[in-house]
Amino acid sequence: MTRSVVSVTVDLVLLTIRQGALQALLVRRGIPPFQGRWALPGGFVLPDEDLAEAAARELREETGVDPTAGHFEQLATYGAPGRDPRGRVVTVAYLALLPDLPSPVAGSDAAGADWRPVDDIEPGELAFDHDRILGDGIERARAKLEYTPLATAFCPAEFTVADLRTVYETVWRTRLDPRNFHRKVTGADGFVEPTGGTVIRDRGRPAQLFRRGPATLLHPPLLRQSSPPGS
Amino acid sequence: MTRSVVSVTVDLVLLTIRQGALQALLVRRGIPPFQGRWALPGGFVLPDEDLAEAAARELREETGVDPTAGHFEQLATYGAPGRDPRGRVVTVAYLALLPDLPSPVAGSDAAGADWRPVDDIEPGELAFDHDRILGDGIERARAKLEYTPLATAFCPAEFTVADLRTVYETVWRTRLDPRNFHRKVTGADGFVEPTGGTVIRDRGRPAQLFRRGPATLLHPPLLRQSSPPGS
DNA sequence: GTAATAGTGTCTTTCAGACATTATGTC
DNA sequence: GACATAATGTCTGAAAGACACTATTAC
Repeated sequence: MTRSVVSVTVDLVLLTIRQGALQALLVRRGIPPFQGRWALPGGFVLPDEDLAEAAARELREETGVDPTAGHFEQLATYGAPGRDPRGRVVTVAYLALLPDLPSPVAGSDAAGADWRPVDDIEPGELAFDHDRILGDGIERARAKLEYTPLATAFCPAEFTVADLRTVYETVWRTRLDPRNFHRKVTGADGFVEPTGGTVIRDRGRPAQLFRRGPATLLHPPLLRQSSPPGS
Repeated sequence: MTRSVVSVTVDLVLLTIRQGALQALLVRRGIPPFQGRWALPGGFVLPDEDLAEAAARELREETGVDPTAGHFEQLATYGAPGRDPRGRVVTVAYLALLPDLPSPVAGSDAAGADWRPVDDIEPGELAFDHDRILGDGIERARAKLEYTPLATAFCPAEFTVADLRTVYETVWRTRLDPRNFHRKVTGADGFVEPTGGTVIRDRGRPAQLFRRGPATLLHPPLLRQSSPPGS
């Protein structure tokens, strides 16, 4: 039996919502190959490290953030023979959905790191096959908002219904009816729980604050392609 | 930077419906480690092979079946440091949903290979962490039947609505109302297309034959946990 | 007061689930 | 004829989308 000896890396698709846009964390590569190009953060898996451990370590190194702050899951694995000029490198990609962090990009060991709106990332701009990995991560996130309560991972510990609606509208690039959205979110079992507090964002009536509920699946789901209001 | 040099394998969760039960293909290991134990089919990725290619090759070797016959997708990757006593082995698992094959388990290079009802596989019976991989594959299959038309992957090229219903009932371990199921399946856009032919299974009115439609997502989805009748 | 946002209630349509009824075959 | 399965139709209740209306703040 012919064994193939390869290197294994983890790459991170880190998504957050900043300034009203879905953004991904990219790093500028300090060393060849693809030196100077933007890429997903990531690195080699250490000899005695589990894959998720390696991804969590990279997340801490790149953002200074605890992986438990948002949501974290394995995305997919990419191992085409020619994807890395250094040789056979198989990468296990992880997807994280994070709240807008107070101190992002701290302690990064890359030449530069920045949040970039995903719509501004040009096709072919990223190193390796990171274009495709990022695209797969975005699509996974979009799909998961429909039937899981993961939109709350983009929010801080306490948030309003309007905050949560903004998450959906930003990720899906749609408008949702605020009144029907409120009814669905507060009606779905275990989606959100009131904290009792309220907050005033700009003008208007104070909004109730909520925290994440215990549900892991949404019943019924919030569907993406429902007819948008006014169209 | 410390690189970890590891071996990479692919493992296959092959699911089909035989004799009214959801079954998985297992092989009996002919060599250590875990010699004589049941395991998922799989093997090492060749030096110039993409991951999906390696999985498709193993599928052909183990079952003699073309991967295009059913459905084929990457499942997940498992790389805990101690999962293989031979050293660091990361495995990329693939999931295939296959119709009941006329010549299963042909050309297998394992000591033995057999379809086994998934409910008869004891916890801890399988080698490595294949218990968990199989469980993840089954759960993925169950979930995907809800919002994709992949149940047709378990059927031959032409099938009846009752055949398709049996797939759902077997995978989900439920009963579905034949009349409502018929209405939903024939009403969902692109799920199935009539071939014009009919067939008589046992007694009763001849059933129309259908083939798979072009849809890749089901709108609306067929939900598993819908309120059970009379409760 | 006006403007703005939060939240509730109501109406209509659509669709899921329950189940009667008809259609077409074997025996 | 009886019996079995396939397919269609009808009824009811739940939920989605549209949108009127009330509540509570800033100005």
